[in-house]
Amino acid sequence: MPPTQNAPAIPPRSETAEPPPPSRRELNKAATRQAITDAALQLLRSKGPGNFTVEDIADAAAISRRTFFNYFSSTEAALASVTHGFLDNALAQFRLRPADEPILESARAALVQLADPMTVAPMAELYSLAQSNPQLNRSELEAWDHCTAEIIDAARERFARTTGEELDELYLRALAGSIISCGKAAMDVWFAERGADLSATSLARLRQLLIDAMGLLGSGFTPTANLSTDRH
Amino acid sequence: MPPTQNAPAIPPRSETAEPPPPSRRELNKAATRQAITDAALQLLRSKGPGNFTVEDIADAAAISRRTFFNYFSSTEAALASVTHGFLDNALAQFRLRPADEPILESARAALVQLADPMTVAPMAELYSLAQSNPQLNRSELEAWDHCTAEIIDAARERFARTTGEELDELYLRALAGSIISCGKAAMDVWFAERGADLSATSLARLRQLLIDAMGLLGSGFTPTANLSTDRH
DNA sequence: GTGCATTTTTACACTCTGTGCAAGTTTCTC
DNA sequence: GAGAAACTTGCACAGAGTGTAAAAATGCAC
Repeated sequence: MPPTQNAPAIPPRSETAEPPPPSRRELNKAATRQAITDAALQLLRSKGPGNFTVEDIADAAAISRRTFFNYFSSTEAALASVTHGFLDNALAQFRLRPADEPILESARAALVQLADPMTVAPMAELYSLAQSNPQLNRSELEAWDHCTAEIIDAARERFARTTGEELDELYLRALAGSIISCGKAAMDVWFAERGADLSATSLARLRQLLIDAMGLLGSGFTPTANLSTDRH
Repeated sequence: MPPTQNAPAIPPRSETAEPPPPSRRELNKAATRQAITDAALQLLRSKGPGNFTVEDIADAAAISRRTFFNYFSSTEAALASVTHGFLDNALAQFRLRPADEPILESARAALVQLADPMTVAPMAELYSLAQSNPQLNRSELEAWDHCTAEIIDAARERFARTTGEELDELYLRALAGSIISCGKAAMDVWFAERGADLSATSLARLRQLLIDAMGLLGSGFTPTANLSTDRH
């Protein structure tokens, strides 16, 4: 990545209320980071997992090998940034939910919100590729685990803010972990059913699976309730 | 590990109904494997995570570096074998439960069964050390994930055997994932409360946390039920 | 036991990962 | 524009992980 002048003109996002002037340094860094993940993803597609080196990525991104390691600690970390992006997005949605809403309902809403092609596409691709690669899969697991920790924090903070009391730690951690597990389960089933199909109907199915999974969790997995049994 | 003559006299286990004569080769391999994990654990204790190399382990286990890699693909893999042992044990307990029992109840019973010092001790030690080390932590996550997959298989197979029908995949995966997550949550809380205390009362607390976590799961995390609130 | 097939260990060579360091560039601030 | 701060790069080096072929250990038949 040659320095200056070629940073894509990213207009300042107006999501949060803070407009920190994106300096050229920040823009360059963001562009380099993006170039790295793009190159990594491209190589993953063309050569398959495990069949390319950090040097290959660096060359493709037009940076030095050393600079790669200034951004990511490994090939997997570079790829996992895609998943991290998705989950950070989910977290943000979660935090936007009304504070008096049950946690489970907030999670359901946040997840459903994300089942659109733009958001799901990169994540879906990586998810499917990770299935066949132990290294990648571990990074994915780590990303989900990190997200669990963040949900725990968010929920704890929200509860304390609204009630002034402290939520039982076991309840908190068990619930957050279960939510994430159910989200993963929904995605697993979706992939098993549809591969990486990103059509509207396929995404509708994913949405339904996410809702169903949260429903199962909310009803304590009562064996009788077989809910929406239409499989495909 | 020098060859022959020093393999500990492991009497043939009578767990399963197959008594395959443990040849010297098998005994040697088992002994070497054990020597490696022992050496690794020892070094982990004495030098701390990340402060020793594969060569150190190999030297301590009296084998060559290359032989180490014939047994494990990395330092973390060698250490994770402890966790794998624990979880394999849990799986075995799960499979021993009566086939008509609800899955959740089987899981609860299997987990509670394992809360004794002999079984928990190595696992507990590794668990606490993994908290502070990303590399180790990823291996731990992988071990739990592997266990989830095995629960899924076991439960699916059991259900098909007893009813002849197929269990809904989403139900299966969501439940298995949640069970594991709740188990982890219980262990997390236990560690946060008691460190690696392995006294009888501490283990009783762990047992109670496991039961509570499964209870939460079974009741759909109804926010009102605050169950056994005695914290310590 | 001897001889031979099979399995396991080992040394060696090699590629790739990941990091410290110091020198070179770019960007920021004044 | 000059100096400070941040970023990139090349270089060197320790360590991970793997293929290969030779040596050692074990199993098996006689």
